[in-house]
Amino acid sequence: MSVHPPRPSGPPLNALRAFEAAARLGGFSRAADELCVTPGAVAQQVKALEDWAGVALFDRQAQGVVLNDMGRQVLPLATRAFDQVAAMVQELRAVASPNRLHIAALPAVAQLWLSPRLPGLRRALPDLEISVTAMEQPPNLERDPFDMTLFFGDPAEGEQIADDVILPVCAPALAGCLAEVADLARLNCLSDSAWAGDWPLWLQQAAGAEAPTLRGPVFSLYALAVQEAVNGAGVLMGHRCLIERDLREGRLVAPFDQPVATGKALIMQLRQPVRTPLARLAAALRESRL
Amino acid sequence: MSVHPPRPSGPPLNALRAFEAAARLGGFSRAADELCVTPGAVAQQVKALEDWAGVALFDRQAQGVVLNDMGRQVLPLATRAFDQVAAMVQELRAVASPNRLHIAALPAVAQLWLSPRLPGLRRALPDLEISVTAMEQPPNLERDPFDMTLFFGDPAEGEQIADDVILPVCAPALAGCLAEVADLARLNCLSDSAWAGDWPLWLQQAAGAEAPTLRGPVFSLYALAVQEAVNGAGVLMGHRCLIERDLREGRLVAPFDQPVATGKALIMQLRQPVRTPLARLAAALRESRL
DNA sequence: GCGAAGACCTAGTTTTTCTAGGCCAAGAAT
DNA sequence: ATTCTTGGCCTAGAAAAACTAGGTCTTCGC
Repeated sequence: MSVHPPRPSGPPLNALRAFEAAARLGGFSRAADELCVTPGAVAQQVKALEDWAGVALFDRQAQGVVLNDMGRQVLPLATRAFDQVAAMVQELRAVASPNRLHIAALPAVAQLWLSPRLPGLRRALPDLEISVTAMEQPPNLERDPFDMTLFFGDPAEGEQIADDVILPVCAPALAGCLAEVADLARLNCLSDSAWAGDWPLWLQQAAGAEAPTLRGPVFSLYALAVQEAVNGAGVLMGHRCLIERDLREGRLVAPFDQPVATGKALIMQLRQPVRTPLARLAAALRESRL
Repeated sequence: MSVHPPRPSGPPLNALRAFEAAARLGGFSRAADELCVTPGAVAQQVKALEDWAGVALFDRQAQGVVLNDMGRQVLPLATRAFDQVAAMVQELRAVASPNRLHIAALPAVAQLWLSPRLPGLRRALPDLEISVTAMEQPPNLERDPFDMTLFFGDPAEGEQIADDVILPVCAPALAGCLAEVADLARLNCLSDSAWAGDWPLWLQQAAGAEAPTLRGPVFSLYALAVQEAVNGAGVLMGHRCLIERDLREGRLVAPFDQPVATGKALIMQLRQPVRTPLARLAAALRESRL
């Protein structure tokens, strides 16, 4: 009598994934966003799971859903489970094409720091196939298909590539108009929407309380702001590691010699385990100079 | 620019599951068995995964498939991942219906040890809904939907409920024919196909080298063999903890007073974490007497 | 009171998954 | 040596699952 009784099979995996995403992100719409489906699809999957379990996992409220007790108890395990699944997928990716490396970087870093180094990199590592994706938020290396991240953050979070120092810069033609900090009030002060705090921080550190009120265009892309500064459109709060070349080659100058450290740094993180191709890329980037 | 680039989505989860099962069990057919689908379905899922990764994970050979290097590298992560997924599902089950408990037991244990105790158990724990499934092999509590297992095994594997002691037993009417061990050769010696080693072990321990050759019917269900012994069909190698009541109530007697320990024991394992309902069931079983 | 968010429902469509049945290769058995 | 058995592959069609679309409802914030 070795009749293996047909095991009562578990719930559909996709329903579990939908639940996990919805619970972690706190809403069906956000989950739908992450999973690239419509919110209705997520609602259905979650409902299917709740039907399977015979119990509700979310409290439905008018302005969204919130996890109930049951849901709160399973969420940690669910997240661990899908972390593991994602780790397996990444491992599979890495094993299947070990020479294909994917870097995630802040748009500004991708365009201003990484992009100039890429040609040399590809020359030094011709056998590696390097892709770059720009994004605002650092991805989770355990989950997302990236091998390396380059973002600004706390120096403790990873390997520090450069410290983050800011200082006003502008086209050489404009430098003459800037004798002292107060002159800034008479010029356009370019800024990046993601780094809105840069000007106030610098003014506070460099000029003390006597900070002039500033005005000027706001860009959503730092590289664009840099280009505008080169074009003479105004004074930009420059992040030194991103405009090294423009400074060295004279397209930009720093009218005030008062750099201010932001306390952050350009951080590199590597996907674990680090295999040879990734280690080579990381080494090449560490040593890269412009 | 907060355009989250549509993440390159991973492979279908079901394909990963098919791969994991096939790799762990070493064959598409066995995986199909476990997943309750046809082997063709598993083959397709695995192929889909290999296509996604762009690389083969199995070597196809005429007498089956074997993992190749790539597959071997991802299998550990895959197994961990699906262990976690299963753990989450079990947690969900347990949280959703905490009073529904499912015991997995060896068929002999289910029928001869557990079954007589169940009425008392249900009386003592009326709020618990106790199910029992008989199976030959202990299930993996991390993966399969059981809360408790009752199997014979090494005492170190779990909590020992009873030690496993064997001794020949028969109907009282037959006992007169058995004055010494050698008399066994003249009677039917009932045995269970899953415990073929019992007679040889006992003979060796109890009778030394002078073990007579035995003959008799073989049963695939131990409870059936016990019933036949009660009916006077022959001498059965009895596991004491399974036939306590028959001995006490005189339906069976032990003609030789030479019990032999098999070195195994009746072992109880509990699914972690142990919640109140399961703890109550375990306590009730520990204290249960016939 | 009105618009925006967020979720639900249902019907219908699209995609995925599964089965069935035939085929093939290589060991094992006769 | 021939036949049988095992285990996998393939394809077409069927079945099941998942998704979308569009309409509705409720509550919050203005």
